[in-house]
Amino acid sequence: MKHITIKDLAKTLNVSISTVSRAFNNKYDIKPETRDLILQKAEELGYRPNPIARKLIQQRSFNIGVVVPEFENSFFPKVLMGAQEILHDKGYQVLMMQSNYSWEIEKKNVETLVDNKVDGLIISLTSENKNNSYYKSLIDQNIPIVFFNRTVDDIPASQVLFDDFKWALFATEHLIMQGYQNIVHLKGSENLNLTQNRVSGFQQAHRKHRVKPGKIIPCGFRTKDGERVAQQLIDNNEVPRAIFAANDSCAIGAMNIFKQSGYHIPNDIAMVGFTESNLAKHIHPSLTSVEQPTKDIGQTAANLLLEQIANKGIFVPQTIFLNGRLNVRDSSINHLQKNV
Amino acid sequence: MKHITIKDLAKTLNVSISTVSRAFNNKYDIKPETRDLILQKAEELGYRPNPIARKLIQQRSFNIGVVVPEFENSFFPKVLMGAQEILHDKGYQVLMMQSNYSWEIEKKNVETLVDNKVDGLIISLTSENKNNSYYKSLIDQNIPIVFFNRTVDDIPASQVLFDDFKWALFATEHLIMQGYQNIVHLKGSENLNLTQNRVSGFQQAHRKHRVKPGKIIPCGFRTKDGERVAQQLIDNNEVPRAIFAANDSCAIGAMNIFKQSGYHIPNDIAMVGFTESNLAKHIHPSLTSVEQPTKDIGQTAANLLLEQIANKGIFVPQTIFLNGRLNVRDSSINHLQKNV
DNA sequence: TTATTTACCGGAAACGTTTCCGAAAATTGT
DNA sequence: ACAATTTTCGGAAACGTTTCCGGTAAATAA
Repeated sequence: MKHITIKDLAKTLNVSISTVSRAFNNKYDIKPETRDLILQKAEELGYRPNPIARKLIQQRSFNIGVVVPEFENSFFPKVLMGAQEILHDKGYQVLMMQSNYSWEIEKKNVETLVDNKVDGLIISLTSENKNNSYYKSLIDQNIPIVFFNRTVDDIPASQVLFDDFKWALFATEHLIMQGYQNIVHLKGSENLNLTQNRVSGFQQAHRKHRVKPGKIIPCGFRTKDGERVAQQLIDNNEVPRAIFAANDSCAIGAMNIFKQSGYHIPNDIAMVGFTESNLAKHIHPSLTSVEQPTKDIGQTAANLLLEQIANKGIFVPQTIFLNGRLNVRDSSINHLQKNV
Repeated sequence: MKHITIKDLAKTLNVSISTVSRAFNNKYDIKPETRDLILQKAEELGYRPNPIARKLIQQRSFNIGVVVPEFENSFFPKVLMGAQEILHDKGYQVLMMQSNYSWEIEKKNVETLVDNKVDGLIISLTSENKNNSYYKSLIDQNIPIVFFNRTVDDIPASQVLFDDFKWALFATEHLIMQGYQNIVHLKGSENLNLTQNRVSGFQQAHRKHRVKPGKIIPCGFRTKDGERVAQQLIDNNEVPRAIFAANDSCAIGAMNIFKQSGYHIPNDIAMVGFTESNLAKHIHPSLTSVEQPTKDIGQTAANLLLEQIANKGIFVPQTIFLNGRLNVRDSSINHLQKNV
């Protein structure tokens, strides 16, 4: 039971290889009857064109590569769903890889994808300044790329972004309006624009409302980062009145430690997270968080990429900002309704 | 700036194509000095062997395909992490695809992967009885496959499984031991062995302890399924004393509705979930759940697959069961310590 | 010294397609 | 009926590798 190729099919039908190829590619210069005949016989014999041979000669694959740092939080999966929806519709298959927050793996992943002649890439970086030049060279090679959320500066590529500055400002403003005075920010991973933007938004909110600048503490994006920092704050006797965390995981980690140590949320410490996680509305108390339009991000990125593939060569990079929402929940509400 | 091929490299070095190939494949019949020379020059010129051409002739890719129903719950991502870890170590790249609970997409995904000559497949099915024969034919074609968690009967393939029957029994037993009398099971998606196994475990627990068989209600795996069924129970005035749910999502959906309607958990209704989610320990009250060894599942599947690839042709399918853990939390504890 | 083995390398076929070019067959116009 | 198109098809080159087969030069054995 050998693998059946285009040659076999051609031979059994007494037509040329080219004709079979024409049938499968729906070319104009083939008689409809012979096309149908060929397709039917192919079905019968179980012939499927070998996409590798096709890729080799066409230098394209109808595959799109997606690389994200992780799949554990629901953020990236949800973005992926959005992208996949659009791409499947247009006949593309989606190959996904996770870099596990390592930019070596990230680069390796992107390289395999490129070597395998994906028609385009959708990427969210683990870190911005490490392989900046690598991505520049990819773009020079005319490979369509769109970045989302975690992107690099000064690069002529399309991007779909979330206005971290604005929403960090809103989130912080919310805390200020609730009357909290001593607010600290748990800062995300270094080397990411979004980290800096959230810091800036946090600061801007303080300036805007003319209150004393809140402290900024390096933390990270994972639950255990939040736990570690919370413990530090307790040990150093520096527990603030409110916390704006880099994301939900970190916020939740901190919350757990505080709760364990007898602090009440929000009465002792108010909390706000970022990038609405599944947990936010279920945890106790429910966590105020900034929600990103995950599905929309994926869809927009996919559309941008398709557009870029269509107009290869003559496209202009676009940067699209999408809107979010601040979901106010119990963790940040000041029940006393006065400054504390 | 054209794409540089093996020919170009050969020409600039005045060696034959074969020699360059030998250098990259680390063959025995090449002088070490020339190998180093070639490799160095390749680095310099930025030459990378085209894996597509290589695949075409070798009929293999050093890629492994993984297909799972979804990435939203953390279960599959965690399994993937485990598998990826092992496979990367052995020089394989991992291509992941999600079927989004549609077996048409699942089949399409598997087909692309196979067409692209992946060396093996790791699969968790969306449904068991739909494309059984399709997977049979793949195995007949000698394509290494290992299934995990959601698998098909009567198929000569390796599988890594979780003993759903046993752990459903344990979970139900736990509820019985806490003294709850009227327990119902929210049953998962149809067409899955694991669903039936969990049902059987639930029933067996009742038999074993000689208590009146608990009711079984078709539900599903998603939060909204749990919400829907909980609402039904309330409307029909059939709220049970305890619930063993098909999984955490469904359990949490039900919990929310019950809480909203003024029921207290566990004092009015006790709850147990399945497949420990991120939420379980953070939700209020924290949810008792059966934890699966996610990472271990992925690693075991990967190792099984590698073994099968190595001994292609002469392997015997193995079925490995991995152990879990029942995490007892607030949602199921009977504070009254008597039968209710 | 010559014969034999070993180390290293080049040529060419092969993998399974697509696509260009030209030619035969069918259709149209005169 | 014949020329001019148009439709349909076949042949062959190309994509970028790997691998088999053979050949030369160096190394070893006799």
